[in-house]
Amino acid sequence: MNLLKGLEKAYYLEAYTIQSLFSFDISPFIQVFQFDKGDFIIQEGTEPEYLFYMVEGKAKLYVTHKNGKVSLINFLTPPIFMGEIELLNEEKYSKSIQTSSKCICLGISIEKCKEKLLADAHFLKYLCIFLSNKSTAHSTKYTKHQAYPLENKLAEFILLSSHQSIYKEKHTEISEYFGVSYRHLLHTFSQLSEAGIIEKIKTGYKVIDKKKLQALADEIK
Amino acid sequence: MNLLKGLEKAYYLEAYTIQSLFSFDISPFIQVFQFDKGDFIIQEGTEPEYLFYMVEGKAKLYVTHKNGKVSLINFLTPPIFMGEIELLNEEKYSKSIQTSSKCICLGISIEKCKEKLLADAHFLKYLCIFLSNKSTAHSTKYTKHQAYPLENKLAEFILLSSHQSIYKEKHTEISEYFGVSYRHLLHTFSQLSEAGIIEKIKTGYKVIDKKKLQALADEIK
DNA sequence: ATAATAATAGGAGATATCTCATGTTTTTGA
DNA sequence: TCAAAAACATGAGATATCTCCTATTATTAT
Repeated sequence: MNLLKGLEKAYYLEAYTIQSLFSFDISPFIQVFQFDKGDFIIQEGTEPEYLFYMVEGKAKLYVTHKNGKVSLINFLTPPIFMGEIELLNEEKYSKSIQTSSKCICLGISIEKCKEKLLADAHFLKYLCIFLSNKSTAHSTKYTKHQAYPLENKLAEFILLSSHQSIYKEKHTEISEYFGVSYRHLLHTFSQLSEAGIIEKIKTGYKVIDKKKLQALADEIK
Repeated sequence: MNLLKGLEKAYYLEAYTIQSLFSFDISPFIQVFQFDKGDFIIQEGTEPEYLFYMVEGKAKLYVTHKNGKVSLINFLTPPIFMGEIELLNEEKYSKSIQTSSKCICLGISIEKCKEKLLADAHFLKYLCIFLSNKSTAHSTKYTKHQAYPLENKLAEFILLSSHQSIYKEKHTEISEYFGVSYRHLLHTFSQLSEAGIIEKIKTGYKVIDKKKLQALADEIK
């Protein structure tokens, strides 16, 4: 992790200005962080220091269970707040965020800024909308995931995440995302292959029968 | 559903004043609703008219899937906002809320009040905290539910919901809450019985071996 | 370039959970 | 109070998913 200064800092502050989210001058309170691939932006159990706003990169929100299982709760892509829960409630971080590529984050010092933020209607309104969208997305995901077998959810996911009919996500990540074992994910992929819906290629899978895939996805509400 | 007037209305407004959540006079915008057991406070697909704040009763938040499955997302108990997501985003209701006993709700007219609410830092701060707690609770529930078998989750739930070692929830509801079949819930109850941890009685179950039950619950993060 | 690490792949058997079917008991509404 | 509806109970067989194991590629770091 690097704290950017000088020209680099200025560049990102200008390219991704977030002043419009606040009704007071936020610039004195912002740092620009650069996280390398694999770095932790936030670690479970540590004390929050910054409210982060990711402007570039891609990260993963994780939680680790007692039994050693890891749940990938979500993929995080800009623009997104991170650590806003801990800004609102005096709590340690309960989840981890790890980058999956280089990430640029604006960090607003909680210590210096908390009171101002919690009194700023403009920011609070934005945050409320952000939180409510997050909540909706989350509850949609999980109620779906509870009500349908992996085959349907995977069909939906392949359609969403493939480009030009090519799917190339990492099995290890996706199995954690769906909360199923690696083995079972593989098994479901080969089912789809055997049904002639997708086809294994060097770099991943190719969608052969989009209609059937869509039909599987459409079984989900 | 009844709109209360006169003395009844005055009684609830006084008993459960929510003026402290707002920095403007909210009283002109509040109605008092009484819902009977089984009534829908909110129905999927309908247009939001009120931001509700439940002060008495108990209700259930549901979603219905294409495949006919129903997920009981949560039990709602006072004090709680309902319909706040739809206040923030211009959307129809995406879930249903049905009472499981008589409920008293304060209803704030969205049409008359939306602008004032979304500019009130005091209210927005409260709402942010509410939403963030909801989000945390939700994500905790679902990551747990994905990572542990019913036996553990049920053990935790029995401990939480039993009084004086007596558990008496409805199987039909609880199976929907956990997103498992009725059959499987029953099966898990009899496992716990066979292990001598609980015992079936007329009105429900009695906790026999609290330590073992706690141990099962403790396997969960 | 090479060793270490992470990701892919698939077999085999166990277990958690589901669906369907059927009967009994309790609760509820007219 | 009686019939209908909801809730409880349980068997049997199917299926979704898991764990453990063992190889074979890719990637990454020194």
